[in-house]
Amino acid sequence: MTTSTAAGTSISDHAYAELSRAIATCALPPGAPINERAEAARLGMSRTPFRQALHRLALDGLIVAVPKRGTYVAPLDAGDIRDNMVVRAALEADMARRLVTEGRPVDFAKLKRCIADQRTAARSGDWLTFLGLDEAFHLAILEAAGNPRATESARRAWIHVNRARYLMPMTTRQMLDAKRGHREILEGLIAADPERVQQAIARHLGKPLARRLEELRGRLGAAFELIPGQPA
Amino acid sequence: MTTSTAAGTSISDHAYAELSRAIATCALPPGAPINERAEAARLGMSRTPFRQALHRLALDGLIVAVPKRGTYVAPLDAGDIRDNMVVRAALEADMARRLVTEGRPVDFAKLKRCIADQRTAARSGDWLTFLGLDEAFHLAILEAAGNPRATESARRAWIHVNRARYLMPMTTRQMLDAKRGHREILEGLIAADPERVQQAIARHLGKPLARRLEELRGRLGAAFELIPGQPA
DNA sequence: GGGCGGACTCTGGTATACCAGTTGCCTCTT
DNA sequence: AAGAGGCAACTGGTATACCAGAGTCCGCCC
Repeated sequence: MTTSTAAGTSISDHAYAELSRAIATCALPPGAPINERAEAARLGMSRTPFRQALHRLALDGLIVAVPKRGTYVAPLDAGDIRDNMVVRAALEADMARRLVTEGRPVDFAKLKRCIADQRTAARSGDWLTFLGLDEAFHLAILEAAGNPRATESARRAWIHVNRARYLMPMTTRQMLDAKRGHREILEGLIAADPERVQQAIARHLGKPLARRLEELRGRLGAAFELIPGQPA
Repeated sequence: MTTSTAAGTSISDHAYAELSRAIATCALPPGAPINERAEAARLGMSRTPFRQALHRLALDGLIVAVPKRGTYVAPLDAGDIRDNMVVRAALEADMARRLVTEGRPVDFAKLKRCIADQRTAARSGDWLTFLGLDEAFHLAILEAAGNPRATESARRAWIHVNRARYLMPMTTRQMLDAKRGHREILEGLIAADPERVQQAIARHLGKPLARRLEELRGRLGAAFELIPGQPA
């Protein structure tokens, strides 16, 4: 989740990074209220730069600001999550395909190591670590493609999906399934077979998560509800 | 270019819409300075909401704010434009494919009418009108796919490409070529052939523009330069 | 005792004041 | 007359003050 912000690190970027991470990992769960004045003071800044960060988060769809009422972490929306999954899958599949057709260099060792670590995390049931390694694996592929715009768009889309994942512990079996998906992608990259890579990513990012989303919806209905008092 | 902003129309949205359109159509050409105080006053608002709009434009990569120096319309960057073209093509191709595989309804008559209008514009050499009709055609396909997130991501990416196009008059031949590309896409949609649609879009959005980009770079080198005084 | 009304408090949105660099022009010097 | 130094007027970034509407809670009235 390390945002690759441009060089210019203004003071509001700090707030954005902090809040973005907290929301993505559900440290700030969906629906949680955010008090502008209090949070800005806690971060040692004025409302102005803090509000810039909030504005950016609102554009990302991660928070909802209701005038005269309050600002809240955006509730989960199954349809929106699905849409974002589609965006992410389309971008990453295309990037990976180009990665191969354009013959860009890939750090295979790094990817292999990442998968090995995932195996360890899966066996020990450490799903939080696994999620981090999963992100790292996909991010490595995106960055290898050398298209910062695509990476940024994919990241933006993926935050919404991730939020749901952090609310939904993975079983060892699910982790091992995901790891296998990664291995298939890696093998496609090593074989330098564009179609195979594209298919592998589409498979990996497509159905499994869609199924688990329905499961989550059943288990965590509350997180899908809107801000109290807001119309449907 | 009608941004599908959410219901909440705050005062800063007006500034964003106005500036976004001006920059996209190069009414504000690359490198043009933007005076916060003066522009905010002209639009009848304070600096605060105007700066919100500027911040958003900066995130879109359409402007560059240099502390203590000034704010400028972002210069063109051939590499960035290419990256954005790739993003747009990947998203639109995938959306169009899903449009077919998911059997979503498409307003064929509207698309046909759009192409007919493009033919008229092309014959009369009215390339500005043609560009508008071109946008409308692609937007109609994206919106038919029913994935607002993808539409928004594609729009964001496309703005950068469009900016270059508005600096580069199209010849009648180029317009007719583009129109033919649209017809091929439409025929793929009517035939409900996902692969054909995907290929048609990839062809249409891929090479022709890349070639013209090199041409533009030669003709309008100045627009590719950075803000005066900024390091390379 | 239950229902209703008004005032108080809190919110996000907006306007304004302040700050510290940067730039360019103007003056003074050689 | 040419160059260097400094001052003044801008800039974007930040902090603060103000606004109007929504919620809430306490007290009054029926």
